[in-house]
Amino acid sequence: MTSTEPPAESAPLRPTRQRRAVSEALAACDDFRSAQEIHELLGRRGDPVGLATVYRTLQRLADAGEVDMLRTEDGEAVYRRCSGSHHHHLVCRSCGATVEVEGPAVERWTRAIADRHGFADVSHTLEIFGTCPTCAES
Amino acid sequence: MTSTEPPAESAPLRPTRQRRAVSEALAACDDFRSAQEIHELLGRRGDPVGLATVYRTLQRLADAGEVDMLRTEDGEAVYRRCSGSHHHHLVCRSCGATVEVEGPAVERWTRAIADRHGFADVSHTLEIFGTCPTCAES
DNA sequence: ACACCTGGTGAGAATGATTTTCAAGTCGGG
DNA sequence: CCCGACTTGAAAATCATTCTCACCAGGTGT
Ligand SMILES: [Mn+2]
Ligand SMILES: [Mn+2]
Ligand SMILES: [Zn+2]
Ligand SMILES: [Zn+2]
Repeated sequence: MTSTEPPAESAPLRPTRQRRAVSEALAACDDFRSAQEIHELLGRRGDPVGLATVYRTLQRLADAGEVDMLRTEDGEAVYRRCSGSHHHHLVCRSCGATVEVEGPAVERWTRAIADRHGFADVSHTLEIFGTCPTCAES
Repeated sequence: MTSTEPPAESAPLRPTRQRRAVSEALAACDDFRSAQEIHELLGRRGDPVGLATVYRTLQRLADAGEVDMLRTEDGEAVYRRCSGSHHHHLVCRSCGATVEVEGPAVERWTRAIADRHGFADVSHTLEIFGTCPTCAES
C-alpha cells in the first residue's frame, strides 16, 4: 500500500442477534448495569450471549456514544443507555437509581481550566454519588 | 461493655519503616502514582516494602485524607500527596503531570443538584484529563 | 532487661473484572 | 451458492487488588 487508505473506514458493524440482545437489555433498565449483570440477565432469559461479546459490545456502544459508561466507587465499569447530549449523573450508592444532570457552567469551567494550563485533547469525568430519598428511609 | 466506648478510638497507628518509606516515596514525586509503581520504586532503591503493605498504607493515607486517590481512565487507582483543602485535578494522560485546581462554583453546584433531588450523604468525583503542553509537542 | 499482647508484615494464594486466543460459525456481496 | 471478512464464545491469560496466616516488632507493664 502506498497511500490508498480510506480515512479510517469504520467497519459497517453487522447486526447480530447478540448485539441486538445487549442493546435491548440495556434499553430495558433505567440504571447503570455492569457487563457481568447484562450477561447474566440475558442468560437467565434464555437469550445467552458470551461474556466476552457482552464486554465487546458494551465498549463499542460506549465508544459510539450510544451508552454512558462510568466507574463505580470501587472501580467497576457500568453502562446505561442515555440521552444523546453531554451530561453527568447523580447516582444512588445503594440502589443505583440514576438522575441525569447537566451543568453548562461546569463544562465551561473545565474547558477554561484546561486552556489556562495549555492542556489539549481534554476530557473530564464528573459524577455525584449519594443516597436517594427512597433508600434514605432506612 | 455497657456504654463505656470512647467515640471509636482510632488506633494510634504505629510508625514503621514501611509506612515511612511509602510516605517518603509519595512525598518525592509530584504526580499520581499507582501502588505497583510505588512498590517497584521502593524495591529498586533498596528499601523494599511488601506489595500488600503498600496497598494497605496507601489506602490508609487516603482515608486519613493525607493523599488524594483517583482512578485513571482505565480504572487503576493512583495516589498523590496533596494540599489539605478540597480540590480536583487536571492530569496529563501521557506523563501524569498534575495541576491541582479548585472550583467553589462547582462544589456549590453539585450540592445544589443533590439537594434538589433529595439525595443525602453526597460526594462527587471530578477530574480533568488531557495532554500537557510538554507532551503535546510530539 | 523481660515477657506479652497486639498490630503490622509479606510471600504466595485467591479474587474478580476485563482481555486475549483462536477455532468454529455467520453475513453479505458477487 | 462461495469466499473472505466479521463475529462468537469457551477457555486461558492478564492484572490490579485482596486475603491468608505464620512470623516479626513496637509499646507497655513489671
Ligand atoms: Mn461534562
Ligand atoms: Mn469537589
Ligand atoms: Zn437508592
Ligand atoms: Zn504530559
